[in-house]
Amino acid sequence: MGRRKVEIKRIEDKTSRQVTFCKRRNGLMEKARQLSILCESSVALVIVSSTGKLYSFSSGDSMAKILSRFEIQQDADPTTSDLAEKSRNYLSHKELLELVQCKLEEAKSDNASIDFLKCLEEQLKTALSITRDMKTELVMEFVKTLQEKEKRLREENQVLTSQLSKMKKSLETEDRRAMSPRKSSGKNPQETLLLLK
Amino acid sequence: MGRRKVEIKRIEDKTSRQVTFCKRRNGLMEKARQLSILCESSVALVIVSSTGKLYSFSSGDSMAKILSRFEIQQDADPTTSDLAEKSRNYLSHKELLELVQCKLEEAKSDNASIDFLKCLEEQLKTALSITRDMKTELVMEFVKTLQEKEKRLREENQVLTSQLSKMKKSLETEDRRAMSPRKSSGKNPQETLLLLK
DNA sequence: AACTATTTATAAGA
DNA sequence: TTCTTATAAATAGTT
Repeated sequence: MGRRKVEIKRIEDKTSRQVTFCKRRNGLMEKARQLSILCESSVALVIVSSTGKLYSFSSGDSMAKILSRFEIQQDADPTTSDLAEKSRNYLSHKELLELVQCKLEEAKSDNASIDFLKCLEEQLKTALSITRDMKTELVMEFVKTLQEKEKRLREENQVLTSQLSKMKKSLETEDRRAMSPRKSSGKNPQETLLLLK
Repeated sequence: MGRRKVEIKRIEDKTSRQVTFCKRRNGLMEKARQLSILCESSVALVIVSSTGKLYSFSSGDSMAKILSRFEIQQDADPTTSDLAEKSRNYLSHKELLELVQCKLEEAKSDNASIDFLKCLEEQLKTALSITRDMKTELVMEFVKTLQEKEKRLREENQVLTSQLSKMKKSLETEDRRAMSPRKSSGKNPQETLLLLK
């Protein structure tokens, strides 16, 4: 729809491409808006020019808000590997989910981004719950078991040690009294205990 | 562009709205495709009808592929709380990230969905790395420590037990030989060991 | 789902 | 750039 028919292939002339981009981008945005209103449907549209500039339309405007929030996030230095700093610069899982949830509540009419984000949210939630359920909780259970084991072993050890020291004491007393020779393991109890410190 | 000019407001007649939706949706998709080709830009478009049906276009087609995968995911019964089943029906964190990464590699020219997904990916990665770093790895370290402790305690215990049994044996031998009275803890070693089983 | 009268979008030119 | 205008394309209402 212009002075002549154009083939749908990359426009080689840079200026012409730029002009066409501007015109068609506006046209596309307007069409998206019209569709969402006329047919009460939800439309989310993201366009990035070849120069990297980002344009978006969404029938609510939660998409734009989320995108703008993400852009702010991206400004944070991505090269840092410091955990504390990362925690400050990025949303936590919980915050991310809450943000999405909040946008969902905020713009019930914006079904396109909702549907899209809902998928992501569900994925996140499920992935998280699975990770939590299968990893953290299992590991935590394992830790609990290990801690109980440790406690039992410590108690057992304490009893054994006290038993040994009492025996040793009683033997020494007897030794001094009777001076009788006795069988030995080659290591006396004192040595054994020192090795285990 | 029709028999008469239409006002941009919700079409009240359901049939007419349905027909217009279909026509304009196709038009919008085609326009999006053309823009992405003519101006080598990236376009991602998601449309959801009022009946909830989802349509999408993306200039690579990573978006569509991801969405279609999400749709398959959504078919899974969301009410199930069975972990094993969830694991089968949903992508793991790792798979989710790998899918996004893969799509990013696959369609370098598709900047719209890339930019959008990159934000999400970064959020996910960071959230994950924080969770992993702060929770799993710390817990894993803790488990390692506990396991080492357990090993040491077991070894110590074994040595103590063997030491005790040898002592007891030697004492009994002596008892039979000398018949001399000795101090006692009130519980003999045999009893103590049984209590700890 | 096809047709077609019209409107709308836009390519090229000013 | 922005405006103009000829023409292509989209689509509203009809069949």
